[in-house]
Amino acid sequence: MTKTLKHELKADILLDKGIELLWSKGYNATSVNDIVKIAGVPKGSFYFYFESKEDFVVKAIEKYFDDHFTPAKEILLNKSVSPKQRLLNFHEFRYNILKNEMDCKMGCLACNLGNEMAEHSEAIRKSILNKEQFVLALITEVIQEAQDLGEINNLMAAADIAAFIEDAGKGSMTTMKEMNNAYPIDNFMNMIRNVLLK
Amino acid sequence: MTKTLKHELKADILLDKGIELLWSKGYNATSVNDIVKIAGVPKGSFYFYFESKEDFVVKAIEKYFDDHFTPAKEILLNKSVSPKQRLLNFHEFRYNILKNEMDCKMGCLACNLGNEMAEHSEAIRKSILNKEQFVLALITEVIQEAQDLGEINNLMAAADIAAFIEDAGKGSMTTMKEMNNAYPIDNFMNMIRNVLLK
DNA sequence: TATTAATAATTGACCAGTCATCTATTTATT
DNA sequence: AATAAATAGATGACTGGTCAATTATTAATA
Repeated sequence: MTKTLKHELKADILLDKGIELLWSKGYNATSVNDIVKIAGVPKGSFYFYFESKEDFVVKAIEKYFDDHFTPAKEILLNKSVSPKQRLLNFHEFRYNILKNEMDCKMGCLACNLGNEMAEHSEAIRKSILNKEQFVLALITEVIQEAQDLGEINNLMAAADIAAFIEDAGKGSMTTMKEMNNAYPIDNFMNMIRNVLLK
Repeated sequence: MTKTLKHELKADILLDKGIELLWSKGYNATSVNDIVKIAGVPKGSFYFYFESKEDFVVKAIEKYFDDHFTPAKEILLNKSVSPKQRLLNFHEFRYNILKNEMDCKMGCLACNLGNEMAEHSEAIRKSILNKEQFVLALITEVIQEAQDLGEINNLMAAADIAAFIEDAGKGSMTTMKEMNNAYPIDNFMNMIRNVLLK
């Protein structure tokens, strides 16, 4: 194993383990000590791999999107399915993960960190915004496609519908955490199915 | 000034100043030291007035709702206006505060703390949930009223519409903080005006 | 009513532990 | 031998929380 490979491997382990902690506990409740301990990496190494805790979190956000959005993206862009059905499958897929894999407790790493840190770290705010707007652009395109086909109505601009759906999903994740219960995302799915994507 | 009055006054100052800090910085980034310093109250007194930091935050959440929801509630329950118009005025009022008084940066204290702490403090989670469900019940009633009058459609249960609107509002606050920009709440207002409360 | 005893309120100094970060050193690679 | 990579351990500042000592208030007594 070459030096650089080993290097990137350790940085990746730190990121993977750090993402878990950040996701559940947020920025301020996750310490560098926690991260290196759970990753089995010497404490002193952390600042060899990353400039600072903030820098680490920016890279964690990027890895989070790359790892977690990719499978959902495949569903969204699967051209063998109609645009409207793709949108529904896409949301079904994402929100099933929240419900079943995560027991309604953790929400989305980016939303959590955005809520906690947007006002206090420009680097973190911008990295989240950047990734989210990339996602939003993809969804907007599919909504536009569905509108062009007459599958969903034309009353609102595709970009506004997409932004609203994403925001409503975010909020339902917050309430889901507060309730410890899937009602908010079930209600969300019903609303987009029966009202927004009509 | 009697002893008990002075007592409650100091506790109130701690709560008011603490709410400001918690609102902006969240639970873990707000220290007891920060709170007593800004309130001009001796450190030792904090634990005379409150059992713990967690207990303080629960009481801060209660005071936050009592102080901030009350004026909006008056608008919501003002029987001289039709139910649908009351709903629109109510949301207009709340989201103007976010935009104009708070520069799109702070969101809602309860949402912020819910996102950060729901998984880690049952006391905080329950106090937020309790207050939010009280608010939700009031909104639900007004939506029901509007449905009965035929002012808005009957396709969804009033409780589901109310929950969805509140969740969408929450999410738009998160994105507002991330974007540093009012677009998400403007888009939210348009959506409830043109789609949900039709 | 004046004095004392008992109780309650209030306080800053202090605790053990943790924080993010840095530096001096060791280990591995050319 | 020279250079770069990796790490152990230490740093000062800060954490939530405690507590013995002080002060203010009330109750009891003469």
